[in-house]
Amino acid sequence: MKASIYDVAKKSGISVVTVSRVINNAPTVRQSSIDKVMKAIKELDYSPNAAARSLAGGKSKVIGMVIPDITDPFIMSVVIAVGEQLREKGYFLTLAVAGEDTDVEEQIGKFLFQPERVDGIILLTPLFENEFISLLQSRLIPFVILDNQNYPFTVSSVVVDNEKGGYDAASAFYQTGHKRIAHIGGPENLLSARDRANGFLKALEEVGAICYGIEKGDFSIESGYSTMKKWHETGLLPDAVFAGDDHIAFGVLDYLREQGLSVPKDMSLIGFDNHPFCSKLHPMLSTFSQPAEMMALKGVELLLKTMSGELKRHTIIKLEPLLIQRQSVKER
Amino acid sequence: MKASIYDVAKKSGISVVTVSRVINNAPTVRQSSIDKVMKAIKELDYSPNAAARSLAGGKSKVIGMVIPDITDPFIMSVVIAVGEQLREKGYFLTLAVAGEDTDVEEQIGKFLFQPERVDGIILLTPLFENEFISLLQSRLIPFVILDNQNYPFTVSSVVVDNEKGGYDAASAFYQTGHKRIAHIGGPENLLSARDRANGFLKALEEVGAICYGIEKGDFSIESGYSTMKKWHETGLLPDAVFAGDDHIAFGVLDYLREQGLSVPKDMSLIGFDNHPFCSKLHPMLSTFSQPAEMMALKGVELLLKTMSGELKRHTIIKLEPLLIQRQSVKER
DNA sequence: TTTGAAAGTTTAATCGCTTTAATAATACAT
DNA sequence: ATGTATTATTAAAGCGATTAAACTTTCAAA
Repeated sequence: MKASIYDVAKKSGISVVTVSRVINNAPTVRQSSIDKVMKAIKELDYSPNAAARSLAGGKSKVIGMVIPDITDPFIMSVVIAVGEQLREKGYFLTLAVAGEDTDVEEQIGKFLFQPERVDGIILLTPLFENEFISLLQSRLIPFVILDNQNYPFTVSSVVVDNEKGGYDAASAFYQTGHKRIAHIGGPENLLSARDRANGFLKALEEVGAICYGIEKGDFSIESGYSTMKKWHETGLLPDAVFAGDDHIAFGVLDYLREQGLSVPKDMSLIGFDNHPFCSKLHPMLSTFSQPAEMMALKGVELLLKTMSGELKRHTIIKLEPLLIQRQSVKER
Repeated sequence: MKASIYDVAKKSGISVVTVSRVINNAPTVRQSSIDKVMKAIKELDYSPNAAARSLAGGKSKVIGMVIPDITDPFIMSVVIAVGEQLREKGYFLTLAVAGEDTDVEEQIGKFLFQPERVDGIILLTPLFENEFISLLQSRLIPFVILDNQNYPFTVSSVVVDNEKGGYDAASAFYQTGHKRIAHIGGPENLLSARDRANGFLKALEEVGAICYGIEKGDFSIESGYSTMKKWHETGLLPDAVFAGDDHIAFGVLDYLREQGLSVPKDMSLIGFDNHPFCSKLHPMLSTFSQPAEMMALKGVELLLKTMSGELKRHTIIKLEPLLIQRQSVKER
């Protein structure tokens, strides 16, 4: 049978309450008592019952995070970083994967929602329904959104300044003498994709350059490949392409190589996400790294403040992506 | 304030215990009572307190799964599939990520271990210490290992027959007339990598063919690239390469393309894992798909049986990888 | 009708811990 | 010494469910 706090109390000759105090690092406990209790705990191999703690204490010390069912290095980085942040603050992280079959609502509703299961929730999903946000809010569970936001803004979120990214990409091309600058973007329903495209267009407009071509795909290799193929076959080869994300860039590169064309000799290319492959391919791809650690840090901060009530209104934190120059852009 | 089971009982005019019965779909409840209770539950927007349930019932209905901190499509597939299996069986899945900083022991020890937190554990990590397994066993928490196993076998696991994979790869090359068959494998400390290499060698030996070259890297693009480069520069170009995993294959492909060499014209290539990119690149890469769904199915089955005590001894289930023929192998 | 088994319901006890309020021990001035 | 803070400890009361055992109702067979 597993040892309970009573066993520890008995063995150490100290009351249950005091044992509880030492477990929770409460201030007013004599050192000698702490020692006795710790000794008993060690001897009994005791560890507190999480369920009982939650029930009695009203808090579970675990934070739930909903992530999409995709294999994404950026998402993974954020998850890891959030886990670390949380641990530092004395919380545990539990993940729930939301996908097509298992939509966000299902995951959260059935699992995380359960009272006393989690003290707070971090949403890291590219898509969610607005009504779902309302539902969450009505449940009074503190939560924040990462890498996304709701409209109208009502919940604290940390986002990447995608518009800035698109802007910087176009600028980088323009400043290096490119004349036929094009963009292959992501799906229209993703805020990040729209923002990147907008920033891209804005930069071009500001310098009076015209966009050589713009197409929206779906953040996939196929998108990059087929769009590039289409452009190539119709004789419209850009001298610079800003890919909405690295997958698109991979597709572009794939097509170009297949055609015996070279990056950056024949065309410059910039992606977005800093997928691990970018630094391993030849040429190494220039791309935007997203501030995963910072996003995690700020996100956890926001959530904890929301939980403590310190944060009265929602706040949005915008982080800048960083253009990582590697070998796929060449001066013209 | 959140509604408790007492509120439901009061509102419906039915005792707490009976309310509990209807929540748990217990058999002996009159339909009229069920209706009343359900009505009250709806009106109060009640949902049972997970902590209280765990404490009182002795089980949490959640299964913990430890996954590595890597971005791996196969891992993700297994996670998704396990989640579905579990849901079907009435369990929830909670994930813990174990990496370098946050090693397995830490994750499980501090979080999942906590009594009443999880009813069982699924280990899906490429590496773990043997002593850690003992620790787990001493805790009496039911657990199974996926895609790995411990030595000597003491815990139920589901693994992929990597040796069979390596064997099939070599056979496929041999049967299609290749004469210079080589292998770029994974790290020595990974069982899967060793098995693949062994199977590969075994097949060659059986037909009396000699291995044209074998090198061990580390399941990375760099490994594939640099090994291929080394071979090429020393004038030893194989006509077929079995890559220990798809990343290696990507590296091989990357090098070859950079050199203006073509797959499969100049060299055939087979990877392992069926990374999503395989079917999107040109050429589409032949590779081995690992039975993620089946692994999840069997794994959950094993765990549940272990939990119920139905399984007295540990059992190992071996699943076969499937060679997916695409465009990277050509008859010689 | 009576009766007994089956079906439905409830009372009471408990799970392991935290919290609040009350009590005890120790320390610090006066 | 004595009173007052300050620090340490504990008894008692839940937290919100489940389980076991006891009780009541229902219903078919005698």
